[in-house]
Amino acid sequence: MQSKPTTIKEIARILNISPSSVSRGLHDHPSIGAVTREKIKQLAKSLNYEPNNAAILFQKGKTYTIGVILPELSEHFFSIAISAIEDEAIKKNYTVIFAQSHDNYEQEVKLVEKMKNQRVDGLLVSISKDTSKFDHFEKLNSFNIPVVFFDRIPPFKNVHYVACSLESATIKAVNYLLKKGHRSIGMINGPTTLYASEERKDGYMQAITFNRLKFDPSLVVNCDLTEEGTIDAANQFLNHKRKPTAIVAFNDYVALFLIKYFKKLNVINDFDVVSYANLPIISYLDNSPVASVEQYPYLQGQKAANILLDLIHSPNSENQAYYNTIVESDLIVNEVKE
Amino acid sequence: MQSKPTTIKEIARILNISPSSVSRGLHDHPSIGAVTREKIKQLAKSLNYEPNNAAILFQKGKTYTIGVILPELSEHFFSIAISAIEDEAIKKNYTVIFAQSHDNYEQEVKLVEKMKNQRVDGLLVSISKDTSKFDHFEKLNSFNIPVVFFDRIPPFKNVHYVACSLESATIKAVNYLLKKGHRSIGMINGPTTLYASEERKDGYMQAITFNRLKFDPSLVVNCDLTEEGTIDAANQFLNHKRKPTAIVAFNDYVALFLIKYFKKLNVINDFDVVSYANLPIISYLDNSPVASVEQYPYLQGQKAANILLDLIHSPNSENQAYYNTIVESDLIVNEVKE
DNA sequence: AAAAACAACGCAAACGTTTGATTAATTTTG
DNA sequence: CAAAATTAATCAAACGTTTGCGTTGTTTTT
Repeated sequence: MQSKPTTIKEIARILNISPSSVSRGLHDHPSIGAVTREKIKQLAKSLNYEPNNAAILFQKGKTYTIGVILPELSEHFFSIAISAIEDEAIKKNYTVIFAQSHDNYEQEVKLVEKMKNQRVDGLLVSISKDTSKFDHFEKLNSFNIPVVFFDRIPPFKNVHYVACSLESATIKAVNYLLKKGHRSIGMINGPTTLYASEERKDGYMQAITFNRLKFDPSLVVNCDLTEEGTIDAANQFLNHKRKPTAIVAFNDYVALFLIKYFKKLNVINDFDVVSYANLPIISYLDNSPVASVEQYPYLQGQKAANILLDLIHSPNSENQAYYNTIVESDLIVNEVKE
Repeated sequence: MQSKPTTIKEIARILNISPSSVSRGLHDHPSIGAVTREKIKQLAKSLNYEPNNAAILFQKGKTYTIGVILPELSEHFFSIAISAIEDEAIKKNYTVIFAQSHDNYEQEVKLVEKMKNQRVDGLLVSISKDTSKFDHFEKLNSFNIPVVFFDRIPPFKNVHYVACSLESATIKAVNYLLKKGHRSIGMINGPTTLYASEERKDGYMQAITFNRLKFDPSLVVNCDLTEEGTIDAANQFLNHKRKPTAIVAFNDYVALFLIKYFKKLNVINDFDVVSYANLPIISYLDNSPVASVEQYPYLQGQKAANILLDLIHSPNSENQAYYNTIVESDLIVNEVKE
């Protein structure tokens, strides 16, 4: 049995009043008498009336939808972040639609376009690895669609963003290793194209020089973040004239490859590894990193979502002020397991 | 500068033709002359015309949107599955909206309602842990919104679903352990309310009896899947008169708790653990499960999405036939690490 | 040369809801 | 008691697009 959803019109017809009165009645508009209002509400309830969202959205030109574009939903960090975003959105009665760029610039451009066509009220974006142009986002300005970047953000300030300061996190990490007595610390960094690589390197250098040590560029090696790349980097350290005793890995995946390789070579005990958290259970490893930089994906998602909702609700004045929110990351030292 | 998006009307006005012609021109309708068509397309392009989706959706009563309701997006299994769903949806030009039940029945009911109001063209659902009534889904029938369940499915056949046969997977797992020489095998099962628990138990029993062994009910203990519950279960095994030498854990989380506990007690080497895969890197653990039941979340998501899209496109005839798709799960034996 | 077919386009309604302007009925005020 | 104010409801337009049907004017068929 094919039931057509009840409409305002139908309620109006049955009650012999106009659709506008029904609409106003349902919205507690003052110009509708109490008796009529109640009759309307009762009938609406008994007929299981549900507003036709598509019609409302169309009428209002608002969709109560926020779009999320991120590189890979299956990455733990992003799955947590978007989970937070959805939690926040639903509180304010917004719906979340999302799409994955799969770290592809062209795909990202297409998705931004698609989101715009879908008339999202705002956009949350974590940019793809090979995004270096940002016109596709700037276009959204003229359509008054606010954008908030999170985690993977563009390298300039005149946008809204939420991110961790990887620089300060790296300082903490290196300081920790220095305090543990390490004097030669290696870093497996990402590709130079990544802003995140720059931040890590800066943090590394600052911590080293602040502690009046000499910065040795050959101890910071760039890596494509694959298992092979990691092994190459590891070999450079193993053959280094000042063989490091501790290593800062770009992320948990790199750390995993590294630990695996070191275990194979049976040199795992010669190194303390510090990493940036991606994998929820890495601390369960037997030779897990001694410390981990926690980037609080849930918090980042939450803040980004709230900022976006703020922007959506704020009068579309010239927002000269950009939200540049930094979520402090913490160095989580792995307790020794009993 | 606030640009209002270009509309068909505007194009029509400029070209001095009717909106309907513009619409038809843009859609390559045969009754529009080639010259006019090209003029329309050119102007549309130069004005950056983008169809107003909200209007189209409203007009057509279709949203080209599929809804996904799942318990926890941050769970690895689901993040992979929804990632697959999005990948399939975007191929067919559908958009995905999603929401999390957080394993709460009431929330799930609300979300189904919300999705219906959003007029999704179809729904993909993995049901919450404490869902035992299914009226909220049946209601969708009368609105002609097809539903495909995946992974966590209702315990009856007259719905569309995609799932793994945990029963056959469990048989494989227990057989593997039996072949390895184990004669007393414990199982940490989930709550009895879960269909998945029943399946595991059935598989366990079948494998045991097929191998002409006696089924000992006290070797299958139910557990609330928390760390404490797991420890309780472990203790039951440790004190068992026929102390098992192998254990089938309900999932990787349980396996993790179990291994942690066994390591603490220094009895880890007395047990072979088999688990059901949730955690991507569990095999990197030093005392990782000897084998893992892989449930292919990507494949499940993919199949579920395609079935749903099929149903959406199929004439809304009486679909007497229900898709009951079983994705064969495999027992992945962890290679010995060099 | 009339009838039929066709090509190219316009007209207008429809989808469901909201909202500013308007009207009619009732009540309050000086 | 007439004028003003209040209350309760209606009217009609609007949002952008699609689509069945009707209307031209031109070409083809008999």
